[in-house]
Amino acid sequence: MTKSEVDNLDDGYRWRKYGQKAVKNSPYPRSYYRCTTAACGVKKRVERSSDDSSIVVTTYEGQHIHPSPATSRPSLSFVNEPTSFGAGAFGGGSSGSHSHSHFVLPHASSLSYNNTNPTTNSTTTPPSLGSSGSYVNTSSFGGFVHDQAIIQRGFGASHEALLRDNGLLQDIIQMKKEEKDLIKEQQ
DNA sequence: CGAGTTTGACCAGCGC
DNA sequence: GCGCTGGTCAAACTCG
Repeated sequence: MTKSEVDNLDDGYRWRKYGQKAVKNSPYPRSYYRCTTAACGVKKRVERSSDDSSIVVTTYEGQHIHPSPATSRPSLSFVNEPTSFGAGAFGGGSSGSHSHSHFVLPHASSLSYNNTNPTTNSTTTPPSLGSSGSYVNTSSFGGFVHDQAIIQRGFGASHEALLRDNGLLQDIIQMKKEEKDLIKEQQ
């Protein structure tokens, strides 16, 4: 669950869109993407939240069996940290890709979100990271979880972490805050 | 010219 | 069986 103006979030991997469908109960279409790397069957679905059109809900399915192409990009070389690639629950080096235009909403980690039953997937497939089983989980990115912690801290008591961590991020959060204040006033 | 996007058609699962 | 819905296919198209 990320807040972004664009649907196609750069998560460090290259995706090929293979379909788009209008979804029931949502005015926004859902887009279907596949990883362009041969033999990597990772898919993702991208849709906008019907509640808040600025929120993009991305659902990943499967695990990347290759390093992120972003690691070859000098501008994104920070992605090539052994910990970020190795520690990602799945998706490999997905961390770092969320540093510019989008971020995990502060409440995302406290919600069960759309993961109706994550453990079901875990039980049907071997839990080891090396398994080829597919499972759906949108909140277990190593990097995302990291940022969630930062954002939650920032919202809870101190904004310093945000200021230090990401200027644009802070701008967006500030915008959101002002937006909420405005809504409050109108009410 | 290759890679990626668009979009209508097709298919499978599900509820009635 | 039928209709609805979500997911995928594939031809046409765009873009660099």
